[in-house]
Amino acid sequence: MGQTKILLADDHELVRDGIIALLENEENLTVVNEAANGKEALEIIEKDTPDLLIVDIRMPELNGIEVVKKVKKDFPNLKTLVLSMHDSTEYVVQCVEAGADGYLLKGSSKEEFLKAINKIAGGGKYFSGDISAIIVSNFVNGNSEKRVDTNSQKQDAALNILTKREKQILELILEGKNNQEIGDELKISKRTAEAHRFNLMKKLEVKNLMELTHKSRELKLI
Amino acid sequence: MGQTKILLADDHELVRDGIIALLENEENLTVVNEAANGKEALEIIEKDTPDLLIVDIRMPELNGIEVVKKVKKDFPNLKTLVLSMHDSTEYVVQCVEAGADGYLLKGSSKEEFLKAINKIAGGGKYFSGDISAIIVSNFVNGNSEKRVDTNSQKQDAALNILTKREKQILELILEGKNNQEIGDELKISKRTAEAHRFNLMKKLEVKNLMELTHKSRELKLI
DNA sequence: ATTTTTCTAAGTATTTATACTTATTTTTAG
DNA sequence: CTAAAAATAAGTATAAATACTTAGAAAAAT
Repeated sequence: MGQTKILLADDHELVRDGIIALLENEENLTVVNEAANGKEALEIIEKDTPDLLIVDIRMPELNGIEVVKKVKKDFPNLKTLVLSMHDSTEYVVQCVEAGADGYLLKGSSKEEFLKAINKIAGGGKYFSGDISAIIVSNFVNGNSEKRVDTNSQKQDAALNILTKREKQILELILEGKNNQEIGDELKISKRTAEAHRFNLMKKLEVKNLMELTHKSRELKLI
Repeated sequence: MGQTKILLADDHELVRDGIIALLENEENLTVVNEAANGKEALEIIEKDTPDLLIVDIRMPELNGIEVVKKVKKDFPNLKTLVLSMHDSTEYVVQCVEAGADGYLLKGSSKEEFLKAINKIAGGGKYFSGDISAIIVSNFVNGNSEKRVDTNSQKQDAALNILTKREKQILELILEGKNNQEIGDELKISKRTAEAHRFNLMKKLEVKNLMELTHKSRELKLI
């Protein structure tokens, strides 16, 4: 078989450069292009038609899971390997449902990384060690991508962009205000403030205040 | 001049592998060892005596800034380059005060990375683009590591106020951990973590997480 | 050797946040 | 003008944090 054309999508340039250097020695693999966010990745896919997409979950504009979903719908021949560089196991189930062919944690070694790429390029699937356990406990049988539990109606966060109101609420959250105080300040109910908080945290894929502060700085939302 | 012996400290194995691959082509540089956390880094430094430490800020056990501080105290000849792989500019001032010889953001390219390494290995300093602006606005003159603003007295006070355990718990709080997770990590009950949290917040006179982050940065506790 | 501090942790009550779902109204864009 | 997106807000259940108090061990300081 010929060369596997890889598209690398990650917002960390240094990480991308590192991975490219890592793959340079592999003669059957070529990184044909790079993307710094999800939107860019989709644009490149259309014109470069790579064989394999290596994609980080957390990216601005459009996150890795959404990219995988779109890829599997519009380019079913393109294989996808998801890298969870920042988190542990929380997104596994979502990735499998999105149709990812593989999932690697940040803790993976170069060897495992190469093994995963080659397996996926050859039409297989690869999920690193502890990931498999999560998958089998979340899916019935080996037959299809049907989930056991209920959360299938997840909000379509197609565009990971905060609305005006959400940004306003984010600012107040970062000032240390609670939902009641935010509600008072904006003359909305505490419950509305709660809803906005919930939605914006989901959009930014953070699960607590500290992650929210870091993410906000990262995205220069503040 | 001979080869520069590099120690690479980052908790992401894949990132380490990538960086190693990136430096493999450089004949004047060798990565002699790797560390997955701050403690490990310090242990390796003692026995391997590298010339340059490339260190990520966020690491378990001991964070990058603390490692730099200890290095500058105990091994003043060892150069240090801090990589801020996850965050933007928040820790810059702390790094400079800790004595770091360079600071690179996640957005840096391979070229900038190599430039930084070579400059620092040659006895220089390197701070990427926008970082310099932050530094000059925080330090007077080019002469020494003296800070412009006034909060120099506060640091000791607060450091004296918080006990060792409380500082430990503060760090975990600032990593976004909840009481249960802190309890698990330190092998104490969730209720004890709660108690420590309560006490330290009282001592620092803050009433929520955001005030706590601000106060912690102000007092340079982190 | 003994005070004092720190660390541990449970009790209790109250408040706040999380994790959703549903649903109406308002705004905006095609 | 109409469909889609955003803003509003309540329901429900669960989890976590807050605000204390008390109190026994372990460690540190005198």
